[in-house]
Amino acid sequence: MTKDLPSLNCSNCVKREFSAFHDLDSSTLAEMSDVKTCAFFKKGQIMMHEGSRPNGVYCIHTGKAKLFRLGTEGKEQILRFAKEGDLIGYRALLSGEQLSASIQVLEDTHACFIPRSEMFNIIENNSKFSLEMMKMACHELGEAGRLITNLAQKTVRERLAEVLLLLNKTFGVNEEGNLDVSLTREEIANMVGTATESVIRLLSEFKDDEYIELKGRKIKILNIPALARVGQVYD
Amino acid sequence: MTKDLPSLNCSNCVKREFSAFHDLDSSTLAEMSDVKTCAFFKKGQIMMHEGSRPNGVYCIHTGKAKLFRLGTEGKEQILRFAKEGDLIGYRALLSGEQLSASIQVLEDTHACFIPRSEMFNIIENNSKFSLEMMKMACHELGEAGRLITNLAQKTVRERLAEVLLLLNKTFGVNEEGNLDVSLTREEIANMVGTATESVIRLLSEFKDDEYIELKGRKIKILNIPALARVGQVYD
DNA sequence: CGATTAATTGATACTTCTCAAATCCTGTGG
DNA sequence: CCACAGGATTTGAGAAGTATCAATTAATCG
Repeated sequence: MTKDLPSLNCSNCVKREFSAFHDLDSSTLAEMSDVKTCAFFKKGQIMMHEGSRPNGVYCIHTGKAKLFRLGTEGKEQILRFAKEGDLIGYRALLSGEQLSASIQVLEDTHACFIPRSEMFNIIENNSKFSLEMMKMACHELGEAGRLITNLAQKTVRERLAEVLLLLNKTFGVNEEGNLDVSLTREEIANMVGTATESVIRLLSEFKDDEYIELKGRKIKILNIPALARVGQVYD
Repeated sequence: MTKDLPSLNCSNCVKREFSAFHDLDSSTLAEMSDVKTCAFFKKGQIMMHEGSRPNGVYCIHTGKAKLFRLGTEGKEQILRFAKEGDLIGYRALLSGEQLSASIQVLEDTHACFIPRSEMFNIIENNSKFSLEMMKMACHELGEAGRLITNLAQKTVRERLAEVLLLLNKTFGVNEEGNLDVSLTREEIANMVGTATESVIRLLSEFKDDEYIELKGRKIKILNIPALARVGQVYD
């Protein structure tokens, strides 16, 4: 029983505005619509596997995903998240390398697959889009540098505070005021780069300090400035 | 007293082969040669400052540099190195952001400055070069992901072993068999993401184990497989 | 409504950092 | 070329931060 899908035509896709494709002209969009295919991933499914070579990219229409690498002991390290409008697999496709991370959806997700030939076709014939992709990769590279510095220099407590703010910025809050994403304590630990127990203890400290409110996996941020101070986040 | 510089013409630059410009056609190269300028940086000088906006990129002709960010306590975190043929500042230029890192030369360095207008001119008119730049950024992004995972999951000892192998791969060895780069213990610590004293103690352990040989800042790698085993490096 | 997984808490061990003091280099100016 | 000053390196001791292991309780999913 798959959900009713509105016919996903790139030309009038409302999510396109947030994607790398926001500036494509109508003929290119029509062409892309022709060759793209739609896919559905049930919560927990893997979209792409670390080590494989992608034959194209996914553009997320609805849903969320985490990008992670497996470290030495098989422990996963979450590198970043992807949500509506984000492209999946473009790094490996453009660099011609294997996927450096796996992508797993955090909730039921609809995504469009654009084959590699089409991607390269657009890139080669559209310098504006090409620049857009470059911009995206370079921006991510800057973010990665920031993450590297944080992991190397900040304490677990500081990193956790920062991660909470990152989740707030990335996913925002739902109607109840909770972070609009459901993560296990282990997944949070895999973002912070620490043990699950450490995350639990520190979250509970933040709760005692009334920086956050906890109800199971529901997290409500109560005091952003305080978390920014704890996390030494200045931006 | 500046050294005699061979007239650095991009068309017959022997370092071009290793650079992103390796595939440019001769007319583009001639044009680039026209607008580029040559610069010299004395050991320790800063090529570009974190937070500023670059008006172009440097292409390193001879010399070495480190890219680093300043973390919370003003401690520097080394993100990567640049050597002959490498481009400096392209990330910020292409993403249209501020520089996310400073670049400081590790030894006397000659570099050519290519202004932003020329860079974008080439990118817009040369999809092959454009792809080349994309490839470079995407490759770096993959490396960054690996570094993130290592910082989050490996011990200091493991990371140090890996850093030594990285230096070996990046800079190779000189005629004496020592790593062809001179770094202070503090700089090594700023790569590993640890305290200087920890690096000193662990280097001395590696020496006792005869994995390396130490003479001041001269480091000779004696046992690569052992270091790979310690650092859990499989590639 | 079970069965399984996730979350929590406590106790303990270990890695790593910090501070302090001594020694050794390195680059510089005479 | 040598001596010197300032920085870099080394070593030790102690403190702090985190990880690990074990045992319970809670939550979630079919």
